[in-house]
This record gives sequence, C-alpha cells and structure tokens, in this order.
Amino acid sequence: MSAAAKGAAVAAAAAVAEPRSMPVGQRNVVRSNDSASLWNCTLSPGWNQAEVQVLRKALMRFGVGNWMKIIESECLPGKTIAQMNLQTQRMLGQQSTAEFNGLHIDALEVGALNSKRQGPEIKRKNNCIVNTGGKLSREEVERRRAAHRAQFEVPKDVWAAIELPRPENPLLLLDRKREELKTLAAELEAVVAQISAIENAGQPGGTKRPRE
DNA sequence: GTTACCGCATACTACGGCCG
DNA sequence: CGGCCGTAGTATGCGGTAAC
Repeated sequence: MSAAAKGAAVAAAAAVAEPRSMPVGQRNVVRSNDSASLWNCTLSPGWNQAEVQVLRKALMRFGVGNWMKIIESECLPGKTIAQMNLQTQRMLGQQSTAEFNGLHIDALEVGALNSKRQGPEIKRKNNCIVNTGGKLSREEVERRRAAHRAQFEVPKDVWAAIELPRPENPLLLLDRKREELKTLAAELEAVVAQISAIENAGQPGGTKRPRE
C-alpha cells in the first residue's frame, strides 16, 4: 500500500472511530481479514533463515548500528535500515540496541541469554525485553556497552575474516526463482496425482472427482 | 462446514535526541 | 543544522476457536 493510500485508510478508520483494541463481545465491524477468501493470499514481508544468518554475520563483521556499512556491502539487497534494526532487536531479544552499538557480537548469543532472563523488572513485548525505566543515561549506556564488550565481543581476527555473500546479478536470481517455481509446480502436480490415485482406489468404479 | 470473533505477533511509523 | 538512529506506539496479518 502506498503511503497516501495508507493515510487514506487510516483516515477512514479514524472517521468511524472504532476501537483498535477488540473488547470482548463488542466487535461487529467487518474487516478485510475477516473474509476467509482473503486469508493466506498475501505474503508476509520479513526475513528468511538465510537472510537472518547473513545479518548475524554482518553485525559481527561491521558492528551493531553500522547500518550504512552493511547496506554498502550489498550483502542484504533490498533491506532497509529499519528492517535490519527490527530484525536485530529480535535476534538480541531486546528492543534497545544502543548498549550494543558498535560492538562486533553474535546477536543470537545475546538473544539466547535474554530469552532466559526472568524477573519482575523484565517486561517483554513480542518476546523482546523493553525498557521500563525510561531512557538510559549516556553513562549507563557506556557502562553496559563495556560490559557487553567484555562478555560478547568477537575477537578482531575472527570478525575481520568473516566473508559476506556478494550481491548477485538480479537477472540470474530471477532465472533461478523461475526454475524453483517450475520444480514446485511439478511437485504439487505429483501430490495432486497421488491424492487422486488414493481417492480413486477408495471408490469402486473409480469415478474421479474433479479437482479445482 | 462455514463464518465471525478474538487476540497474538510483528511490520510500520512518528517523533525526539544525538552527532558530525 | 540536517540527517541518522533509537524508542515507543500504532496498524494489521493471520491462526485458533466458538457459534451457528
């Protein structure tokens, strides 16, 4: 959706003044996603495992927060700083990334520890630990950064040797995706044929039901 | 079996602060 | 002073399930 269209949609939603939360027993508004026919028809934008691994290596190589260097390396074509920042938050398991800024770390290692943290002071949002005590002072950020550096930072000879995937010719990428699509279509056809065979075997006379 | 309701998960965005 | 970044809040996609 374009920004203008989205803005119009937001304005329209505001005009009817429906609550964004959904109180029990109150919701009678038809939403686009209530239509079963619309379900499962859109791809959720996001990351696949391979891209996450590339970002993980890029953070080790360039340091957390050095988004421009990651973009310039073209190891994650099409990804914006906002997307990388969000994915980094997920890997770290916490929303605030300032205390890791500039550190060459394995974000998943931090995330594994964060996932185990418990306690009344730990507030989570979508499994990410969020700040509850207001904005951190510069001194506190520096103190935490030093602690993280001592605990998590990868040695320079290791991160300097990290190889990131080179940008690929988009036309070659397109060709490969087309080949993948053909393979998947063939697999789907084989599965449909198997199902038909099973159905026919279960029906004496073997009348085949039309499939859509 | 179908549809509507509910709520979680997460992508997106606004805004303020910081830094060069 | 302008651009970048971090943070917090908002919008929405989607799966589970109850009701019909």
